[in-house]
Amino acid sequence: MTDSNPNAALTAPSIPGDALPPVEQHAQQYATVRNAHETELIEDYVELIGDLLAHRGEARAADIANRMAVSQATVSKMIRRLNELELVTSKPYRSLFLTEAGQKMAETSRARHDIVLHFLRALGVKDATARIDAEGMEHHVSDETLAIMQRFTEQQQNN
Amino acid sequence: MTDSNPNAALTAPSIPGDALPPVEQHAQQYATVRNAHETELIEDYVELIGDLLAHRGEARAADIANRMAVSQATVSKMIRRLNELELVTSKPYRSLFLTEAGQKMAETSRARHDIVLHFLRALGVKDATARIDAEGMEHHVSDETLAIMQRFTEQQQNN
DNA sequence: CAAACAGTTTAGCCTTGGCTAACAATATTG
DNA sequence: CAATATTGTTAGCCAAGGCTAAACTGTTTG
Repeated sequence: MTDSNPNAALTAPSIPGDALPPVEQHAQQYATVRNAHETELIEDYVELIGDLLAHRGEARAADIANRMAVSQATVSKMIRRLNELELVTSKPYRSLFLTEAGQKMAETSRARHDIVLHFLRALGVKDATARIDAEGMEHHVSDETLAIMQRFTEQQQNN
Repeated sequence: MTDSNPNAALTAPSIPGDALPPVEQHAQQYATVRNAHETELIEDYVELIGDLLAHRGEARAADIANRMAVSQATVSKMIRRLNELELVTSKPYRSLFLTEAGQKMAETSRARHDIVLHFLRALGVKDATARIDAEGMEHHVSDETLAIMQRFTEQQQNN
C-alpha cells in the first residue's frame, strides 16, 4: 500500500483537519525538529554563558556543570566544540568569554527564551512550570509564532 | 566565584524576574528537557504508526521512512527498539501493529499534539507553521500548560 | 611555602540515532 | 512462472552527548 492508496478515504474518518499531511510536508516537519535538536544544546550553552557573564561577571565550567546538572567532563568537552565553532574564547583554567558570534547567538536565544516565558506567564501558567516549559519550547517556536506570542503578551499587560 | 557570590547584586541588574534562577531549579529545567529528548523520538514513531493504522489500515516501514525523511535502515533499527520496549508487534516483512501500551502512548501523543496544534491555530498562527511548531513543541509542554491551551482554544471557538 | 582543596582537562567507555552498501524476501507483471 | 521492482534487514560506519576515573593546574591556608 502506498501513500496514494485510493482506499484511504474509506478507512480514514473524513475530517480534513485531521488527515495525514502530504508526505513532503510531513517529512519537512520531522526534518525541522531534527535540525533544531542539533543546534539547541549549543544555543543553551551559549545562552547560559551569556547569562553567567551578565549576572556574575564570569562563566566558569564548574558553574555551567552545576546549572546544567551535568559532569564537568561533559562541559569541558562541549567547550572544546564551542571553541571550534568560534562561539567562545577560552584559556585553560580560566573563565570563558563569548566571541561576537557567540554574543549575537546569546542575545537571540535570550530574547526568544524571554518571549516564550513571558507569554506562558501571560497565559496563566505558574512560574515554575513556565520556566521548565520555556526551556524546552524555545528552540521549536518559529519567528511567526514568536511574534504572535509577543503581541499577545503585550495586549495582556495593557489590560 | 561561586553561586553564592555576594557581589551578584552589584553586577546584575536588579530585575527579579530576569535574575538567574537558583541552581537547583535551573538544573531541574535542563534535566527535564534532556529527559524529554530521550522519549520524544519513541513517541513520534508510535504516534505516526498509530496515525498510519488509523488512516491507512496498515503501517509499513517504507511509509514511516518516507514520512520521517529517514532511511529504511534507520526505521528498521528503530522498530527493533520499539519491539524490545513492547510498544509494537511485528513480523518480518509485514505491517506493524501497536501493543496495548503502544496504543495508549499513541493516543496520548496524538491528543497532546492536537491540543498544541489547535491552540497555535487559535492564536492565529498559519497552518503550515503551526504544524511544524506543534511537532517540535508537543514534547515540551507540561500538563498544566496543556490544560490552559485547551481552555484557550475552546474560548476562542465560542466567539 | 608546602599541603590540601577546588577546578579543569584528558582518556576511554557507552548509547542513540543517523548513514550507506549488500543482501534477502515479497509482490507485481510481462 | 520467471524476471523485475519494491520492501525489509543486516552489518558496519560515524558524530553527539552522556558518564567515571585519573591526571594536572591553580588557589587557599596552616
